[in-house]
Amino acid sequence: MKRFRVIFMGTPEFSVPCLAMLDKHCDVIAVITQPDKPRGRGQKLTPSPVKEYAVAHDLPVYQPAKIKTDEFTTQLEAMKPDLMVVVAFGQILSQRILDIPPYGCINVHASLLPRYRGAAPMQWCVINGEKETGVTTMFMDAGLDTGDMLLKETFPIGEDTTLEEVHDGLMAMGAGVLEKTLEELSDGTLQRTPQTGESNYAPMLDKETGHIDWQKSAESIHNLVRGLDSWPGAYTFLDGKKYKVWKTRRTGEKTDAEAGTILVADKKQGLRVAAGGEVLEITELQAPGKKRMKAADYLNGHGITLPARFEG
RNA sequence: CGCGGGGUGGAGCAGUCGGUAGCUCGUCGGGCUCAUAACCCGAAGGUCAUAGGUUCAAGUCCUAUCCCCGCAA
Repeated sequence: MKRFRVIFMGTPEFSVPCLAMLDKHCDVIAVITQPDKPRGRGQKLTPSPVKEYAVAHDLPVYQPAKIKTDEFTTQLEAMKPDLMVVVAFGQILSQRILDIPPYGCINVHASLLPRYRGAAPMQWCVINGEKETGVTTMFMDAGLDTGDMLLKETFPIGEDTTLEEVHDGLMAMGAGVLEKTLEELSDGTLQRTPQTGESNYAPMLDKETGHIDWQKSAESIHNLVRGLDSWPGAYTFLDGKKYKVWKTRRTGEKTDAEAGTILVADKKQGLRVAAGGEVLEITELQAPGKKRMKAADYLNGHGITLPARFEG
């Protein structure tokens, strides 16, 4: 592969393997990532995973609050990159920036485009019960994930696959697809395919996304739970307190009980809830201030006196 | 110093007004049973996060520190 002069843009852990791959095969002349932000308890200023990697490997880091300013754009131009690679960066690039590198701007996106464009493709794929997803590389254009596609690789989603599993799988896959894309770019064999067919968007998750509505089908609740595992988690309320629901199991049994009703709270039979006419078993949950734990463990020390009902 | 909850045998919890620790599950041994994740009997296992302090006496009060979790980001 040609040893491109690359500017890399990315922020979360997902981006790191791609950066590592570039660091190995190309000259990474700049790493652009989001500014350090107050995170976690105590609001400590925390650098992004990409920044941590860059610092550890002596790559120059830039953290503009807004990348689209004239000033920063001029800086980027002055770097004279061959190529820019963007992986989950978190800011939109201007056309002027996109025009800088002669080889173009390549983006690694965690879905099978044109499906699930946008910020949270992996989450929404699981939440919507998709059977497969994948990684797509593309040449960026001014739209949001609308550029011509380059290479694509698929990843299966099982009945109980969690977001975390999809995330980790696609993260590893992403670096490989990117590498292959750059090799073809280098060889001049890279084919670009316009995005046609049905498209949709996967917007950023907001706080309410994880709020379980027990009126919905057991299937959709199960998908929501695993789609938000391990972050931020689906939740419900019992007795005014917020409980996170981490793992569920569909029993397939029918019930006439009101949505959210706790039908069984027993160490042996588990924690069973009425969800959209079906009995859904909660197998792992998290009480306020506690760690996530098996439902059996929770019931061991707490017990729930019936009748009880999870509030929507 | 953003707000709040918590650290007690392998797990989940209790411990009131300070008096050397208890429950459920699990584990191990034995019994019952055609059999069992069921039931019965018994056993092992804890410096009560750490360091100081108050006290005749601290899991229980005071101070500091570490770690975990929720909110918030």
